[in-house]
This record gives sequence, structure tokens and C-alpha cells, in this order.
Amino acid sequence: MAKLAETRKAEWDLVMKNAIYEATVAVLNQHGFDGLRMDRVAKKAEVATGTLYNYFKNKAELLRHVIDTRFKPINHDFLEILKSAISPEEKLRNFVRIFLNSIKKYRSLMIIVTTAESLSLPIKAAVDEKREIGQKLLADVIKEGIAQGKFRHVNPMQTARLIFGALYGIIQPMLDTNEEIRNDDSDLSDCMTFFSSGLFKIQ
Amino acid sequence: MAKLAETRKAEWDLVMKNAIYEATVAVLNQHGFDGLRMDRVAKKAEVATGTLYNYFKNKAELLRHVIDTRFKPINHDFLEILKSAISPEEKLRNFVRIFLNSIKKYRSLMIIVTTAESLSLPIKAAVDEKREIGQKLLADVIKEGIAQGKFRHVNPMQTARLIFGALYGIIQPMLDTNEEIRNDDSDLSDCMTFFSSGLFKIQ
Amino acid sequence: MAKLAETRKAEWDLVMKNAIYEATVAVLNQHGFDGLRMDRVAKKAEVATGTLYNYFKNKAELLRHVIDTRFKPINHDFLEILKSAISPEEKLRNFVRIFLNSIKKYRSLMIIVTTAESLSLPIKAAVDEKREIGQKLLADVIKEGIAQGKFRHVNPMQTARLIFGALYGIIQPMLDTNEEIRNDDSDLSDCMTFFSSGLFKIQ
Amino acid sequence: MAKLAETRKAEWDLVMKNAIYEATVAVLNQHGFDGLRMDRVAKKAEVATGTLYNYFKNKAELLRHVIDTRFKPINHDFLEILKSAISPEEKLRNFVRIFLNSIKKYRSLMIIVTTAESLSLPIKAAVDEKREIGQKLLADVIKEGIAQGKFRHVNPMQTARLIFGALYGIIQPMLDTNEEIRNDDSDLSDCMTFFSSGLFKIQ
DNA sequence: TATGAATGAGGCTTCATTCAT
DNA sequence: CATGAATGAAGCCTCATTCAT
Repeated sequence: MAKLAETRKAEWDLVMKNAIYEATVAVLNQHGFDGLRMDRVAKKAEVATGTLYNYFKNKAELLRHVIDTRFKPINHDFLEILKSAISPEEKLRNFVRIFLNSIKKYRSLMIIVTTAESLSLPIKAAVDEKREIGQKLLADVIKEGIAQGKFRHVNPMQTARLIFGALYGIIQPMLDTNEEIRNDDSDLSDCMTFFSSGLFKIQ
Repeated sequence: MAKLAETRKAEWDLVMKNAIYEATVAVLNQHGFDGLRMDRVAKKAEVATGTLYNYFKNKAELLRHVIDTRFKPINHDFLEILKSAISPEEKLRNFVRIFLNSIKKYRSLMIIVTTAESLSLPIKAAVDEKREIGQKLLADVIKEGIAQGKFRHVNPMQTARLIFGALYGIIQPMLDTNEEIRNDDSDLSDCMTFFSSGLFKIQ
Repeated sequence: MAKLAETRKAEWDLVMKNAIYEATVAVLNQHGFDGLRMDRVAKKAEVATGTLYNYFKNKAELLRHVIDTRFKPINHDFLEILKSAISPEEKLRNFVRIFLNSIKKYRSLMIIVTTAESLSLPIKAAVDEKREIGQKLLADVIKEGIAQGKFRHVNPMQTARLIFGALYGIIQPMLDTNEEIRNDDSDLSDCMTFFSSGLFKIQ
Repeated sequence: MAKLAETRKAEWDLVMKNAIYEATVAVLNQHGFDGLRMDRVAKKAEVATGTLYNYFKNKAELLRHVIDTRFKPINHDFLEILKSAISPEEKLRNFVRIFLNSIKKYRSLMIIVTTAESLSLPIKAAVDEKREIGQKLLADVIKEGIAQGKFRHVNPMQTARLIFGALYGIIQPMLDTNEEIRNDDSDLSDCMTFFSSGLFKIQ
């Protein structure tokens, strides 16, 4: 009985945290990072401001949760790719696909990530950490490719950062339009061609 | 007489605007974007806060000026490169060099650019505009390369964005260290290899 | 039957009120007066916050109860002393002893009493009332002493206040240490000497 | 010239600090300690709330200033008495007179002092410190009296606390009346008789 | 009656901007 | 034009109290 009640409570906690999370994301999308105000989140979540503080100690904590939640599935997918039994080339392609899809899907993630430099230090640290996890996984793929003689002898981490940056660069203009972002794979092909063979025509 | 006075006045205006600009950049570098406060700028410029408002209507205006000033030489250099009589490959290389050097030199530029998503809309528009100018110039170089049969048939604008993004990606971790950023050309070489030939080894 | 149920109910009521009372005192001792929060009291009493409000209309009411409860035995003891068949000198000595022991024992009482000035008006009134009861009883002892020619012709109420204040003054520094307060009778002797014969040496 | 301006500025600073101080005291007198709100102080001082923060970093700082300002003249007077070339008996009498007059004059001082137990720690520490200074000075007088064979062999510090407490005890009821406090010397005489010779009639 | 999450008024503090000197 | 103190709107957070279960 007590157990059931506890389970319920824990579930409710999740439900609320999620509702607040969704509201936060909605406010981020609608008002941008510096329009993220606790009263707006509360209103969007249809709760009182005080309620937010029953679930998150303060604004920073809420932001951290949003960041964690957003990144978790992406980095999880990255890890899955890394562990899968496919060629490094295919892994790279999958990384890129996951990345593009995630970012397209979660506009607010992009807002936070590209805003990271202006965030208060603890939040910035959280973002940096998550970003670095993804980059390290990609770096592992690159190392693998190099080890197998498939990739050139590049600096893996540096290259991983370069690729992530490139992908952000491609996505950024899409974020400014308020229309739904098209989800075909043309970006993926374009990117892969560039990443694999570069810009110069072989002569 | 009146003319001379006016000229002097205009000159003084420039001097003051520049002093304030320098102070703003210094505050950005020292305190980051959300530590950019008008009183700090005033103190660093050794003027009263009120004085700032004689030269810039408000904080947004000041920021816009900083952005304009920062980007102007870079985009100017980009334009020079585009007009120069060298091969598209060399132009690309020069673009990348200018970009890396500028960013390394002007940490505050990076701060603003990477923070653009969180800025109030008018400022964000200004940043986006400047960024797009640079990207368009690079896109022209790419078009040229394609026309000359030197580059593959890529989407020029998309690729320009990708390259800029990649460069940001490489630079970002350097910004977190407070040490002086090394200024050798190893990044340049790495990037160029990647951009020109991609990651995959030709077999 | 109904009676029994009612009796039980009344008993339960007392049990609960007492538990909450103890919890309040514990919180006062641990967190001081402005750390007295209803959620803390509830937690310490191992009930829900809402439950507190089944037994006390509000925080002020709870405080009033604590005050009443704390003072009751002390003032009761004072009354006993007054009624006892001993000399005024002895009565005074007993008053002082009771006072010192009570305060040493109930740190929270001291906290409330010395804090009385900052309390909301109704609570302050309650404290003042209790304090005045004690002082009046002491004043009666003094009157008795005067009537019996044992004490000088002082203003009894004024002197009672003076004595109580003096005792608070002696105790106050003890409250700042978190160590257990020593419970010997040296304070008692010191005080009594002073109260009975004053500071000046007879020449 | 610059000197003059600086002097003016410093003077203005004092004027403002004093105005805010007076307002704080007024609010304390009118609303009690927990009615002390920054907006009330600002209103009473006829400035904006923000202005308060140009002169005091925060509420605690303001309170500390009030405490310092209130105690300074009293402790200064105490020191003067101690240094003066009069008998310990006279010194004691002067101590008591200063104390009674000060407290009668500065109702808010009493409010803060008697509230000290509930204050946040840094403020409490400030109050305790000031109080202890006065008590130590009195203790010195007592030591002197003992050394000269005028006073009994009491514990000087303990006795100083006792006397201060006694005086608070006498004053306290006066604070509750909103009428002006009479300023005759009957309290002084009463206290002195008690302190010098105690309560018991010599037989 | 017990629960404890939800409520929201209220208080503190910040900082862009104004304006009297 | 320079000054810099004054302004006050705005935002974060707390905690006594309520109320649906």
C-alpha cells in the first residue's frame, strides 16, 4: 500500500516535472532564452509560480533539467551507434542523421546550446559537458575509422568538434523560420558528401 | 568656422564612440554576455553612465554598434579575398585563415555570435545579417570554384554555412580557457585538409 | 458510547497538540525564531503541514499555545512559592531559582521572550501578559517583604521587572553557546547576594 | 575644485545615509521589527526603493548601520565616564543614567536589541558585539570599585550583564506605550538604590 | 481526520534609463 | 555635453495557508 502510494507519488512527480519541462521548452521556443521567465513557465504549465519550486530548486536547476532531458536521448543514440557493428563510415552517417533530426525536432535545444556562452557558469558547464560527451563519442568513431585505415590521420576530437559545428551551422538558419522544418534527407546527403570527400574535385 | 567646429565635433563623437566601443568589448571579454552592464561599460570607458546615452540611444544600439564594428573589417577582408585574382582554392584558404584569426583575436565577437540566439530580436537580426554577409561571400567563392570545375557541385550557401559552423565548432573550446589563444597555423591546415578532401581515405 | 468517543477524541487532540508543541520547541531551538517554519514543525512532528492546521488555526495560534504552555508551569511554581509559608527572603530566592532553572531548561522560552518585541502584536501581547503575571507575583513577594519590614521601601512592580531583566541579562550569553548549560547554583548565589545587598560595600 | 566636489559628494552621502537611517528608525518604531520592509523605508525616506541600494548593499547592511549608529554615542559616553576622574560609585551612577536616557530616547534601539535573538546571524553578531562593548566598560568600572575596596567581590562581567539586563527590564514596559516617555530621574534613583544596597533592609 | 502539493501574495534586489545640476 | 544619483519596473524566490483526495 505504502509502496503503491510511493509509486504514485513518484509517477506524479515525473508527470509534473515533465509538464514543467514542456512548458519551459515552449517558452524558450516562443520567447527565446532571455524571455525565459518563471512566471511564463508557470502560466504555460498552468500552475502557480510557487509550484515550479516544488519540483526545481530554482531557475538554474530547471534549465539544467531541460538540458539533461534534451541531450540524454541524443547522446544515448550516439552511444548505440558507436557500439553497433557497422563500418565507421556508416557510423558517421548515423551520427549526422541523428544530430540533424534531433536538432530539427528540438528547436529549444539549439537555442540553449547556441546560447551556452552567455549562460551562468553552472549551466554553461552542464551544456558543455553534454556537448562534449557527444563529441567524444564521435571522436571514438573517427579513431575507429583511422585505426581501420578508412579515415585520414586527423585529430579525432578536433574533427568531431568541426563536424558538430558544421551541423549547427547548417541548422541555424532553419531555426529562424517559424515554419515546421522539412525533414527530408537532402541535408544528410549534402553533409555526408562534404564530410567524406570534401569540397575539392579530384583531378 | 562653424564648419571646423562641426568637424571637431564629429571627430570627438567618433573618439567617444570608439572609447565606449572598446570598453564594451573589454567588459564582454571580462564578464561575458550577461555580465554586460551599462555601468560596467561606463566605468571601463571612464565616463558617467549618462554619457553612454549621449552616443548610443540604448544598450541595444550600443550592441549593434559593437557588432557592426567587429564584423566590418572581417567582411571587408572577405570581400577583398573574393575580388583578388587567385584561385578559388586559395580564396577558401584565405577565408578560413581570416576567420580563424579574427575569432581568436576578438573573443567578444565570438561571444556575441554564439549568443545571438538569446539576444533580443533586433540585435539578433543585426548579427544574423552580418553573418549572412560573410556566408554569402564565401558562397560566391564556392560558386566560382564550381564554375571553374574545381569544386564539386554542392549547394554553395549551405556549404558556406557548414564551413562557418565548423570553424565556430573548432574555436569554441578555446574560448573557455582564459589563456591567450595560440596563433599558429595548425588549425588552418587541419581545417583546409578536411574541407578540401574530407575525412575518408581514398582507396 | 458517544461520550467515550468524545473523550477519546479529546485525548487524541491533546496528544496531537502536544506533539506539535514539542516539535515547535525543537524547531525553535534548532533554527531560531525566524527559522520557525510550519513545514519544519510538521516534519519534526512527523505529520503533514495541513495537519497542523487541524489543531491550530494558524501560526500565531500555535505560537500562543507554545507560550502558554511554556509559561504555565513557571508561573504556577511562582504562585506556589508566593502561597508557601516561608519568609519573603526565601520566597525571593526561590523565585530566582525557578526562573534560572526554567530558562536554562527551556532555551526556546528565552528565544520567544527576548524576541517578543519583533512578534506580531497579538503574540507579543500574549508574551507580555505571561511575563507580567510572573512579575506581579514577584511584586507581591516584594510587597510582603516591605510590609514585614524586611525589604526597603521600593516600588514593588518596578523592582520585580528589574529583577527579571537582570536574570535575563545573566542568561542571555549562555544561549549563544550550543553547549549544554551548566546547572550549578553559582548563578543563584551571585544573584541573591546582589539582589539582597547590592554592590556597595558597607563601610 | 575636485576636492570640493568630493567633499560635497561625501557630505551628500552622509545626508542620504542619515535620511535612510532616520526612515529605518521610523519604520521600526511604527511597524516593529518584522514590519521593517525596504519599500516602507524608501517611502518614509521619500526615495525610490532602488535608491536605498545606492547607499546600503542590502537590508542586512542597512540594519547593521542602524545598530552601529545607535550604539556608537552610547558606548562613547560610557567610555568617557570610565575615563573620567570620579569615584566608581559615581561612574556607575552615570552609566545607569546614560543607559536609561539613551534607551528612552531611542525606542528603536531597544527594539533591535531585544529582538537580537531572532536576527539573522551577522546582524545578531553586530548587536552582541556592541552590547558586549558596553558591558565590558561597565565591568571595568566594577573592577575599579572592587580594587578600591568600594564594591563587593563580585564577578565583574556577570554583574555588568545583570545590571544591563535589569535596566532593560525596567525600560521594556515603557516601550509599549506610544506616549512620550517621561524623562525625570526617578528611575535613576530607584535603580541606584537597588544596585548599591540591594533589597534587604539591614537590621 | 490526514495528507502534502498547489497556491500566490509579498519581499528583496537588479539594472537600464532618465534628468537635474 | 558630462555627470552620476535617482528611479521603478521587473524578476526571482519564500512560505503560510488551502483544499481535493
